[in-house]
Amino acid sequence: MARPAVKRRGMEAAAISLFATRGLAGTTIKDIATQAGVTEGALYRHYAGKNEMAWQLYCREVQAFTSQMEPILARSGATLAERLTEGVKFIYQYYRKQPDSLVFVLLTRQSFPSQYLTDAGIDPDGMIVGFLRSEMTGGAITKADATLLMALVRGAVLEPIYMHRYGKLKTHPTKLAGQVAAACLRILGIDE
Amino acid sequence: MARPAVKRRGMEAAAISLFATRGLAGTTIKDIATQAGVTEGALYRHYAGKNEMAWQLYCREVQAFTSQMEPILARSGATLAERLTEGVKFIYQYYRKQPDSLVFVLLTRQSFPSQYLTDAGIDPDGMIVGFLRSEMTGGAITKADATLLMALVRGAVLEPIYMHRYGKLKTHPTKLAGQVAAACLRILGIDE
Amino acid sequence: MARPAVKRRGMEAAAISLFATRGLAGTTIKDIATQAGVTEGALYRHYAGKNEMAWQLYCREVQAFTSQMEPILARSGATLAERLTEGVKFIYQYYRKQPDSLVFVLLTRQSFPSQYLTDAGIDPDGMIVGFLRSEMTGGAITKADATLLMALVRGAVLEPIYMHRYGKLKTHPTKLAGQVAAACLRILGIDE
Amino acid sequence: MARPAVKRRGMEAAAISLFATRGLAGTTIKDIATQAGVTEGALYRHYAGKNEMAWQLYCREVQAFTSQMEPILARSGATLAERLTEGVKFIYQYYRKQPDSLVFVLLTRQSFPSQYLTDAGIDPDGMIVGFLRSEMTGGAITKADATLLMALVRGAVLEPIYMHRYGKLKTHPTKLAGQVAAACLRILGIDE
DNA sequence: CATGAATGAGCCTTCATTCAT
DNA sequence: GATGAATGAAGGCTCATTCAT
Repeated sequence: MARPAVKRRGMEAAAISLFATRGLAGTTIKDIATQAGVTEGALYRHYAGKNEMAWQLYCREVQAFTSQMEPILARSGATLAERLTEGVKFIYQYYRKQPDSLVFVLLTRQSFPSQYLTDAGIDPDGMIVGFLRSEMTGGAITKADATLLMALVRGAVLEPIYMHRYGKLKTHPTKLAGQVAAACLRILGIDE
Repeated sequence: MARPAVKRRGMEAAAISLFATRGLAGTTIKDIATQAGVTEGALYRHYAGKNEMAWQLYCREVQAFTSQMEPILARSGATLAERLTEGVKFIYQYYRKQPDSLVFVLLTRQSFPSQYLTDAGIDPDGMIVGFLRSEMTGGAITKADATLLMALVRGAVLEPIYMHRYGKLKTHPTKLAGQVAAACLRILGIDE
Repeated sequence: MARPAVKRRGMEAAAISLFATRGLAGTTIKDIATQAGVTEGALYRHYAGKNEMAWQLYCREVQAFTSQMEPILARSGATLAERLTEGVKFIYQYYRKQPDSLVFVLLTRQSFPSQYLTDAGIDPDGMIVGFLRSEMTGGAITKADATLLMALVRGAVLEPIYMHRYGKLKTHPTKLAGQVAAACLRILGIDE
Repeated sequence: MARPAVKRRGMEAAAISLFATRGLAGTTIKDIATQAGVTEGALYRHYAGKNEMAWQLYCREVQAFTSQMEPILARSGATLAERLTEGVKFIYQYYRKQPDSLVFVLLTRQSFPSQYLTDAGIDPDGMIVGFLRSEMTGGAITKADATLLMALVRGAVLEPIYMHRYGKLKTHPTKLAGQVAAACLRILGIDE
């Protein structure tokens, strides 16, 4: 089992890249096959269809991201400020290493019926909300609408990625992680 | 020329609504025509094609929004905190009155080559950056990377709209404007 | 009734020009209207439709041409050679003055069911055949298949027009009428 | 790869037949597909589109014809009269065996920008002109405008084909080749 | 007479998908 | 596993024609 499914990997990478750039509806099977250097029919050896493929890739990528993010936010023996800062750093490094993957996940959220996601137990936002609630219970954050706080933090952290992706922000987010983390702490009302 | 363009308006409203919901690539001419109660060919009397229509509507909607937003941020005789708070309120009321229009503008930014927008002189983000820079010069905000600050504020303000649109945030943003504005002030390092 | 139907004339001229250049099927109502500077609906004030218009114009133009050609070939007191030479000259001058009209007539012959033409009594080829037959009876031309002779002469006379129209023949046919007429006489076996 | 392209051939034959009968603009993709017994999309596996298909078929058919015609006109050890007679016979037999192909080539010349043809190096008329010029140099034909002579001969030879195709000439051209060849010799001023 | 918006059918093309090889 | 021809259903767009103004 030296290098099996090498073409499959190519197709998946091509799909993620194109989905991240053109969106799900804007990407065709032919686009994916061409970029991967295979023919159109090859895709159906591995997936039942385009939407099925996108959905599976979406689940996989979200979980890969979430499963790495979760322990960072929950690390024991670290202050909230430290964990939050590391979380932001992690996201931006993830974006540096796998920009298409991260943007794919961000852009694709409105492409599937919301029922899909809850059924699949995929909910990175919920993870953040849970994290914030537990910190409120612990007294580190003043009690407030956790979903709103999540939205504020999420927006502040991810928007620089869009701005960089689309050329408005010249500095790479990895270099701005400290400032962004500080802003998040202020959003949450934490004195550093 | 009694009541011209009544069907045209219907087509435009239908298009904006569908573009906001399904995206540009996910919306068909037939969708638009059906929802507007006309036939497909009618669209071509007013627009050269689907993409052309989307682009023109995008320009129009962005400008309608921006031209109302600008004086709010520039109002003389008001503190920065006041103006920013009013700006957030304006955005959320805009979203209440014309949710499709606002979401259309937000979602559509990545659908056109970025060259298009700069060529057309359409740049609401640039407006925000300019606003922040002038406040830095005036000393109201500590000097920093204005583009980054814009991204942070933009993300924090708009993400609640997505969250509400997609059902995660139950409270309507109009009721949260005060909290969001306060968070923005903290992001910018302003003591209220 | 000073200058009525000025727009009608413009539409007819535009139609003939476009039919001659792009063919009947390759020309649209919008093409005609645009080139004539009117709107599409205006055409239906004068004609029942595109094909109807083409057919009427075709009949009109063929008859205008044929009615002028006939007396030239039948002129009494002139030798066959003289009449044939004048006929060729006439055709080429016609092409100089109204190139679109002539080419329209030439190209359009296969666009209508052949039944149409015989029903309408339009048959310039038949005129030539009749002319040749009467000359055979008169002894000026050796008896032969008159239709074949007509085809040979017709081809030899008209092909230079195509060649000039499409750029292969640089000299204008009017300057070549003498040579072409001489060739026609040789085709018919007449010693000048 | 047992019997590939069998459907492709069918599509090409159908296209040539229809183009020859209704012209390029008058033939639809559906016409071609229906006559070939395939669906419309099948065409796009082999050609980029209708016009592209027509252009490629046109080039192919012209070349197939020209490459067979050329050696006939250049055969050594044969008089000019012999070679010309054989050329006419060849054309008419070609028309008998592949009437659609020949008519397609004749009718389609005005459907493409003339630039196309010269760029593609396709020029059967040029071949005739070259042939005539070399015979002039050799003294077999009196010096004259070679392009004009080509037009005269071309018209005389091909017009009978149109006349037969459209029903005016009842005798099949193959039976008239001798008379037509004789007429061509007279056009060129050659005593048999 | 003329306009211009609108129609409905049809055209060229693309798409996701299937299947024999 | 992979190919590439083929399909059938849309998709975007155009066309000849109609009609209220």
